Amino acid sequence: MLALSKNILAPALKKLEQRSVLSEADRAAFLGMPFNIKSMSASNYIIREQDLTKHCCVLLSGFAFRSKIVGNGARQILSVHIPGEVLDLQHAFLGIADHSIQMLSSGNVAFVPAEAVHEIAVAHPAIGRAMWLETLAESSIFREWIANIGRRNALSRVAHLLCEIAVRLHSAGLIDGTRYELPMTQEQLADATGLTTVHVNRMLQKLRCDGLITRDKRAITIGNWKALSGVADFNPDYLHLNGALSQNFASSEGRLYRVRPGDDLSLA
Amino acid sequence: MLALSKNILAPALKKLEQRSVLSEADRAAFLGMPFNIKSMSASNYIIREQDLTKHCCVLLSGFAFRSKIVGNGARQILSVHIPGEVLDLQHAFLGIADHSIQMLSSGNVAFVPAEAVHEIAVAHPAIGRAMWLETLAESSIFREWIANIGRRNALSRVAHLLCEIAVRLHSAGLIDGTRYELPMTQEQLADATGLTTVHVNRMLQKLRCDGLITRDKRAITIGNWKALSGVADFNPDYLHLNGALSQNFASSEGRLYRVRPGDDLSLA
DNA sequence: CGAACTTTTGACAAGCATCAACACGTGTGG
DNA sequence: CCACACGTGTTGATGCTTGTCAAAAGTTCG
Repeated sequence: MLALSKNILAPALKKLEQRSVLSEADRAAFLGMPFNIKSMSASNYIIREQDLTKHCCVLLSGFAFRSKIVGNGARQILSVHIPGEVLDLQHAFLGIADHSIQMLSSGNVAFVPAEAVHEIAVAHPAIGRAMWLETLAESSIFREWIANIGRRNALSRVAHLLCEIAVRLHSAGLIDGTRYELPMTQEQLADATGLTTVHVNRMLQKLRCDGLITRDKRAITIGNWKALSGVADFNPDYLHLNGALSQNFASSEGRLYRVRPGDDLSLA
Repeated sequence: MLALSKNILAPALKKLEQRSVLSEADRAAFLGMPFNIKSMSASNYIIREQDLTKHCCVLLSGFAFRSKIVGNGARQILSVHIPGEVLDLQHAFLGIADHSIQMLSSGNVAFVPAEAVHEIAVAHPAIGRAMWLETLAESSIFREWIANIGRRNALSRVAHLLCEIAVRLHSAGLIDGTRYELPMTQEQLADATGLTTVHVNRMLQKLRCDGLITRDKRAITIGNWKALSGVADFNPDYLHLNGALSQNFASSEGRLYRVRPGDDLSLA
């Protein structure tokens, strides 16, 4: 399908503008990038590991996820993406895909030629900077996932994922209350948290029994944010959203430094 | 200490040029950035979580690591850095530190004011692009760590870390043979792999007994690269190094897609 | 209505954590 | 120069968290 409207990319632009200031010319240039739209269904591949990448993708609607398969055949989900996110600045620049991206649900994806992205980044430094910022914020999410999987127990890991998605959807203006659609099976939740399906099932049951969430079909309702974010050890700072949000969603306890014997506490 | 020489930043420049083409003017501008050098000792903090960041750091000598402390007091190491690496493009742009960076060994760090980095990125788009590329490559490493911690067993995780450091040191021209200094205690290896000190100790013993490595003091010698990278399920593609290296260091088996029932294999 | 997913359950096993103690090396101060 | 403290590495006993396997119940969709 060929691009018809100039406003198709608007949700992605809006996302960039949450973190950066752009001029009218920048906006026009961004919305004017060429693209193709593809309608995709659940589990379709947007990009496969080892593909040579020639475009950059914008998730116009629906959810998607990145994943890698390790040697023993196990899959690890690396991130979950919500509508409006730019998926592939990485691949467009690095040339070869080091992981796959698939749809979680059906939705539409805009494919922008990589050169168009390169050009706009040079011609409009503010856009280049904004895109760079997006990749930095995404990096921060990867780091939190490392900590989540490496150092939290199963219950916290699952709760943390649910908190993250809730806050990101909220920040994108895609939900209002405490209920949201999360089109992930328990197997996918397991692959995202480094657990097994069976164990995720038990953890979800525990969260339900304790009244922290309810889940019917693929919709999550958070029954008690404070308790859930507490169990999750969730602190939204790592999402680098602006201002007010962070206050509302922080779990009560702040992060502290763990001082170990031998740590030199000086700054230089 | 104040900057005296124009060539202090050369190692970082060399690193950027491994992935990007820069003009003579770009190079001069990069080397001409203002900076302060600080001599730091092991476990000194370069940056602490929640600091407001006003500079970007270049690790001139010595090793460093990023880490986060989670709610129960456990520490997760997020990455390990070798001499010559630019540590902090992230923090310089996001403004507030979402994790800490500490020295692993003693060494020198150059602190470049964040504005100088911003300005050079705009004035010299090629440098901006090169730095962006670095952050993308680093992102890819974070993703591999998520997969490593989430989906590999303890033995593979430890072996994988040892392989990664070896290849990165090799690529930076810092080692030649199969032996290298890795100034990490077993506790730090544990925090990097999401394990406990005791278990890391046992895994290292296993690697030693099987003749894959030897370790004396803080030096690692790889006795059998093929076997080690096999155990580690190590494939250096994710490091996005150029060309030849990848061939030499790949473990024998390629990565495949794991097809699950319901996966739609079409590309669109 | 049947086939293919997905969720749930139970019994059991295993990998890794926990705890505690000891060994070893190194630097330091009495 | 030795004694000592301290960080680090090593070991063994034990137990818990999470994984594995298998089967049944529920759900979705053609």
